[in-house]
Parts: sequence; structure tokens; C-alpha cells
Amino acid sequence: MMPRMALEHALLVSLQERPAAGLELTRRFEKSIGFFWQARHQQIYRVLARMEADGWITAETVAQRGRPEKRVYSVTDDGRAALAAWLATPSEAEPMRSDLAVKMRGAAYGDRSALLSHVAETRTEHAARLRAYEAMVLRDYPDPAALTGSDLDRYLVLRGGVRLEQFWVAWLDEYLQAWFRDARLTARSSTTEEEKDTA
Amino acid sequence: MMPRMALEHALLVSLQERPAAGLELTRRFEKSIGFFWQARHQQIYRVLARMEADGWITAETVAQRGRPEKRVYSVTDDGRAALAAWLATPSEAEPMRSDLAVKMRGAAYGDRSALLSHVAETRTEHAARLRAYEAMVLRDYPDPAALTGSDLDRYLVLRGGVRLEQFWVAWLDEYLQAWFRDARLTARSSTTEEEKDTA
DNA sequence: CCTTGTCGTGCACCTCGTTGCATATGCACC
DNA sequence: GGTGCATATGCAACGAGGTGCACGACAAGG
Repeated sequence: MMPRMALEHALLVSLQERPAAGLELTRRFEKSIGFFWQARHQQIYRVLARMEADGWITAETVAQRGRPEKRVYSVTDDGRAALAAWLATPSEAEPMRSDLAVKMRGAAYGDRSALLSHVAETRTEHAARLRAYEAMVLRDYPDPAALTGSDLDRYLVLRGGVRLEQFWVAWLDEYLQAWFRDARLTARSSTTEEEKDTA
Repeated sequence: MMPRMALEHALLVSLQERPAAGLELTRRFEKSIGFFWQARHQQIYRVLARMEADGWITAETVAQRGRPEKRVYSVTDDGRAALAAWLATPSEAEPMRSDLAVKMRGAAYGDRSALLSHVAETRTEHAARLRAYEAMVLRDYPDPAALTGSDLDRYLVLRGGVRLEQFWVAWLDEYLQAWFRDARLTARSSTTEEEKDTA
């Protein structure tokens, strides 16, 4: 039997902190575990249904005024046991996948200047996320040395998000600088050069 | 029509550098683009078959003495055009996924000391890969400043591998140090403590 | 000779996740 | 009143990738 994937266990973690319905879980994902895991609401609903069928969680239908009913899920004892068992099993090495890296590797077989601007855009996106994460650190964890328990866990995962974005920015900067230097040396300033004055 | 995934384009890049058969492509992947993309041989054969059906590559059966025949693939003009088109389209933001991060986030609901040793093992694996990548840099690119063209591309992707492993080592170190500090402060040195004297 | 191992190519089945679409309720706006 | 939007739940189809397994050829060791 294959060991099941992380999404359902991530949902167990989130539901154990506080019971919630599908859409709320989707939003929590966007701004907490979301640094290292993403999931569309369709996927979350599907996994929730399977987890309920397996007896890991139970649903309670809650009526709301002015809104449709929602099904609020809570973790059962079986679910807690399943989460603990999964946490105790060692993880395999992480397989990182990046479209952009493949493109950077194959840039010689396409329009290099177009790729450079895509890299620059991606760099900007990561820099923006980095600033957002750093702001979250300052806002939510002003005194990291005082943290313990789940708060320390959450802080350290957020730190991972920060470090990951730092990795991207630094790497893409190295890439851009190397190719700008190359363009200056080979002095290939011909017809179609899009200049980036913002740097 | 959905934009197809990166694997076939990564194969196009590799085949454009030099024609090859399925197994050799698998081995190339393990030690070049493999920093940011992994693929089992089954997946590679499957994608190669589809690419051949689409006319992106053509196969030539090559007999070998002492070994089974192999099908050596080369990129067609259509394949080159498809690769160039894909390189010209901007990539979306990278969705990073990490089981270990989910476990770190949910550590409060399981055996924390067991998780800490798993984190330590993962840290060791990444440190080993980091050393291997750094050795490759020194061996294959002794003078990075002199690189141009595809060599520079390959070097910069390898640099990304180095930086990625540095990210992992630094983050996991921060995690381990934070929890060792916590363990010392709360002084919970009870019955079942596995001590790590190596630190 | 027979087992084990490597090379080389696949197939079948399954899970995960994405995309697109469907549906129902109620709110705000013009 | 109609249009658009947010909430809330979900289905169907598809693609990507993993796991297990298979088969055929040859080589090396006992």
C-alpha cells in the first residue's frame, strides 16, 4: 500500500488547530502552510470527502444567515492517530521541479532576451513575496526567542518561506548579472534591445 | 489546449545537445537538469513516444554488439520550433511542495523527538548533495567568469542547485537549533531522550 | 548450466492535482 | 428587476508522474 500524500495530513494539522469547512481551509492554506503546499478548493473538497469516508474526520452541517450552509469538519481519534503515524515516518528526499530552471538551461535554443525579461519578472514576484513574508514575521512574531510549541513550529515554517524566497531572488540575480555582464562583454547591442532602466 | 509540461521540453533541450536513447536520457537527467527536475525511465519513455507521435523527434534504431538494440532520438524542425515557442512563453509562479515542511508545521501533534531526528537526517542528505554539487562546480567550471553560451547556462543552473541545497541546510539548521535551545530551556530531560552528541 | 546482474524498452494501474463547469444562496449596485 | 459578485459545495475529464512488473538480450560468477 502506497503511503498517502501530505495534503490530507496537512488538512489534519489545520483542522486540529481549529475545525473548519472546505473553503475556510482553502484560505488558510493560501496563507500558512501555503509556503510549502498549495491546493485548489476542488482538491480539498475531494480529500475531505475521502477522509470523512475513512473516519478520520466528522462533518457537522452549520446553517448561516445570508449564506449557504457549510460542513464544518473536526478530527476524530482515528484521524489523530493517522496524523501521528504519518509524522513518525521519515520523509523521502524532496524532488524539486522548476519550469524556469529548465528554460534557463535551454535558453540557447530560443529567444534569450525574452527569457531574460521573464527571469526578471519572476525575480520581482519572488522579491514581493519575500517582503510580504518578512512583514508577517515582524507582525506576528516580534520576539522569536520567546516562542514555544506550535507557535515556534509556525514561525520556523514561515522562516522557511522567507529563506526560500531569498534563494530565488539571489539565484535569479546571479543569473541576470551573469548574462548582463556577458551581453556587455560581447557588445552585442544590436537592433532589438529592451533596456531595463529600473535597475 | 493546456500548455504541456516541462519534461518534454527538457528532453528536447537534452536531445538538441546530443541525440540519445531513453536510458541514456534518464542518466543525463540524474546529473544535469536533475537538480530541478526528476523523471523515472518509464515516464521518459512514455513522453518520448508521445513526442515521436507528434513529430517533435524521430527515432533511429541502432544495433549494438553485446547489448540490446536502442532507439536513438533526434529533434526535428517541428521539435525545435516547439521548444522555442515554449521558451518564449512566461512561466507561472513555482508551486513548492514539501512533505517535511508539513511535518514540521504539525510536529506538535506527534512525536517531536522522532521528527527532530528525521530533520537531522534530511539535513545530512542535503549537506552531502551540497558538497557533491560544489565539487562539480570546481571540477567542471574552474573559471566561471570565462563562460558563455550553453556552458554559462549549465553553470548557472548548477549554481541554482548549490543555492537550493544551501537553503535546505540553513533552514533545517535553524529549525534544529531552535528546538534544541527550547529543549534546553524547558529542561524536559526525561526518560526517552535520544541525545545527539555530534552537535 | 544456472543464477544473478545490467542494459534497454516498455505496459498497466493508481494517485495526485488542475481545469472547466455546475449549482444554489444571498448581497449590493444601478 | 437584472447583473454581477462572494460564499459554499462539488463533479467530470484530463494530464503528470509513481510503482510494480514484464520481457528479451547478453555477460559474469559459481
